[in-house]
Amino acid sequence: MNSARSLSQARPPVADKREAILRAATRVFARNGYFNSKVADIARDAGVADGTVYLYFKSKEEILHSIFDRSVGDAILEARQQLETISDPREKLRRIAHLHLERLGADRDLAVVFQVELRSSTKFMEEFSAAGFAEYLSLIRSAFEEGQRAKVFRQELNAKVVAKILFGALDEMATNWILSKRRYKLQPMADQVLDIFLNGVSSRK
Amino acid sequence: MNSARSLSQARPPVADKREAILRAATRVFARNGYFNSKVADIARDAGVADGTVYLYFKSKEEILHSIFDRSVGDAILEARQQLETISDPREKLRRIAHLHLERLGADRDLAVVFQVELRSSTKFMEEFSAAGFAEYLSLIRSAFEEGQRAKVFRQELNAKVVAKILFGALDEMATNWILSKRRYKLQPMADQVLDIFLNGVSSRK
DNA sequence: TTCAGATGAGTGGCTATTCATTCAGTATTG
DNA sequence: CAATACTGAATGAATAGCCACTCATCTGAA
Repeated sequence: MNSARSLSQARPPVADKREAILRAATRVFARNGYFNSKVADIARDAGVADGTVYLYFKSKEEILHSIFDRSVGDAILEARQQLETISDPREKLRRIAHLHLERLGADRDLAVVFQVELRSSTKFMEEFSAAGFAEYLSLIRSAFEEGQRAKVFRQELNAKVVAKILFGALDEMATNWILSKRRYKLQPMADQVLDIFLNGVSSRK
Repeated sequence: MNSARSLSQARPPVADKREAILRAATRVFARNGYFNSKVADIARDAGVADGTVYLYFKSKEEILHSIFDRSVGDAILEARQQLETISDPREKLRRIAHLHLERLGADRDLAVVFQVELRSSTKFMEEFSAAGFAEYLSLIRSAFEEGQRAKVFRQELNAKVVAKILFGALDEMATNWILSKRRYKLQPMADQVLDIFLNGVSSRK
């Protein structure tokens, strides 16, 4: 009746289970918080059995790690690619800020996991910090330093601190957006931040 | 042999237990994270029995709430008092920033609880948000608006957003300070943030 | 003697993880 | 072609460990 091929096409039953589990976990973590989420909840949401989760992940914690790793990896990759095509340091910073808020603004659940759940223990923060976060901050710092060399930005500022300030401001926009009852677009906030930030760090003309 | 008075002075054995428990909890939460901390750990650190904790707090969660409530209350009170004595809006913002980082910088454990543990669930964040946080942000906003009225700050900026930016930048300084292996003073970072911030929001002369 | 405050062993509930079993699809055989 | 065996994925009931919270009992100050 059915060739093997048509059968598998007709029913890609759970498609990629690993993917389904990650998506479900993001949803569940966002809704209940990591510690209050049960593996059984994730399994149910993903449409698989409890045990199946452990065929793809070693532990509940590894699921959280995977969500983080994949997203940060993607984000940094995209940012690097886009920055290559830009030479103006101001535009580089603008692009970073836009991508940052665009990405978080596009997936509220993911944003919650990033802004809230990932910070729920110093241990996790330290790993987070060590891994992608430092790389991300240095992306900002490099762009700023370029601007300093080009005399566009004030020479006397400490680039590391400057990078943290921009990141912190964007981060706060994201956190507020998540917690706000009112629905508004996150990405446009980038321009308001940049207005003040660039004005603050630019050399006097 | 001993009058009651001298006795109780000589041995305030556990002094105020409620206080001891709160201090112990701050330490324990900072070290292990809220969810990984056992009530038994807190009791041991405070030098009381497990059950005693429940004579002073309804639950483990109430302990976290209490730490938060007391600290935010104190901080806002102190800030309000100091701001009364200042009229220059720029100085007001400077004072807020200094107090903010000074307070967190003075107690690393408390800072960890604030920067990390308190954010570990949207539920908690929402309460946090509703309660003291909004009040704190509006403290910043008011000072900024005063400056706008005095034509010191750019008229076209949205004061709410501006407040979040300053808060976000300070917040990021605090978080980085906690996670950093290197030991440095937190409070002086306030001036670096203010330099860029005030420069960014001030009216062109 | 009294009793408010303190104790800490025990309980109940919960949930991450395991693993014996089932199942679906594929290869092997006659 | 049908019957049978094989294989790896998937299942979910059972387990094992953990820990917040309770309460019967104790203690020491007045």
